[in-house]
Amino acid sequence: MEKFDGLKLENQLCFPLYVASKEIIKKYKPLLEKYDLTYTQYIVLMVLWDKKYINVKELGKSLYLDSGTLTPVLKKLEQKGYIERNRSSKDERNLVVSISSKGEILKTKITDIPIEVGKCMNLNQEDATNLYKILYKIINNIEE
Amino acid sequence: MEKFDGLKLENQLCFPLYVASKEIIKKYKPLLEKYDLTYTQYIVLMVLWDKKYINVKELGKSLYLDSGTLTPVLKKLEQKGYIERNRSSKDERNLVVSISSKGEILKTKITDIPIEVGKCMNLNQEDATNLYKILYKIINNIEE
DNA sequence: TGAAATTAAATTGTGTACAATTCAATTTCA
DNA sequence: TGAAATTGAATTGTACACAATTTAATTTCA
Repeated sequence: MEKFDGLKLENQLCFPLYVASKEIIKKYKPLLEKYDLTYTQYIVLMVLWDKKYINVKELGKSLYLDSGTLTPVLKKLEQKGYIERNRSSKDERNLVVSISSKGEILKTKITDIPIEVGKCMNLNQEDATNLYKILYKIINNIEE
Repeated sequence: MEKFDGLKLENQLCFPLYVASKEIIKKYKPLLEKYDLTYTQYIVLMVLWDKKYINVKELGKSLYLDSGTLTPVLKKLEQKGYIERNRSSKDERNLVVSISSKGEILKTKITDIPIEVGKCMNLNQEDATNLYKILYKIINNIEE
């Protein structure tokens, strides 16, 4: 290993990670556009389809996003009628985000998207399982 | 597999990919700040440390970025004196980007960065190799 | 109890990322 | 040859992503 080999693009792990992430999200775009959604809006809805309601802080922990990113995204989703935003009466600092009935209906229409995206990744089961495990190892290691 | 399982965050591959990519790039930040660089600027320099010069089109192919992203990044790197931007005399449409002597010197100072980032990913050799292979499979599959 | 500290979300500022469009240079081919 | 098509960068507009700051609500504790 030469002194400068670590500075070569082809010896990086972060770079293909960054590219794969971007390119897959790009594949989501035309699929999500049909429902007038962006990828960020879509993952917010995923949390709400599961949890029904959650405050911004916890949502941020789930998605690894901060309020600077989430605030405008949540306002958009509210405008579109997919979610509601309400201050908690117990603690006015907390904004509780919840899925609307329109948001629930969207869930039933959108089930083809994960299938289509899976197709274009085109991984065998072993690679998919392996990738999943390694990615969560990285995510957990990085949090210390 | 239930009808809606594909819409759960924990069943996604794209989501941990997106998170891992972002979190690792976040780890680069304080390391790169010492050299007044962003991650995008850093990967541009990686290409130029290897190739010495390249036009914007080819650079975009290497990095999976378009001119809309690269133009301002390249102008910044030029301002900082790490690269030069010159129109090709053979074909004035082509902008040739090349590494400056200041950029070459930077390379010799920055060799600790890939080592530090590798540490915080904290993967064993097998996982690292596996991840690398699977990511490039995805990237190649997605291009069709 | 009430001032100080903490907390949650929103705001501000910078830097990507990319689709779509524009603009200028070059190539094609009728 | 010269108008039409193509090409490479730059520009424009939208949407994150995040650090740092601000604001308002709540908690702590002297």
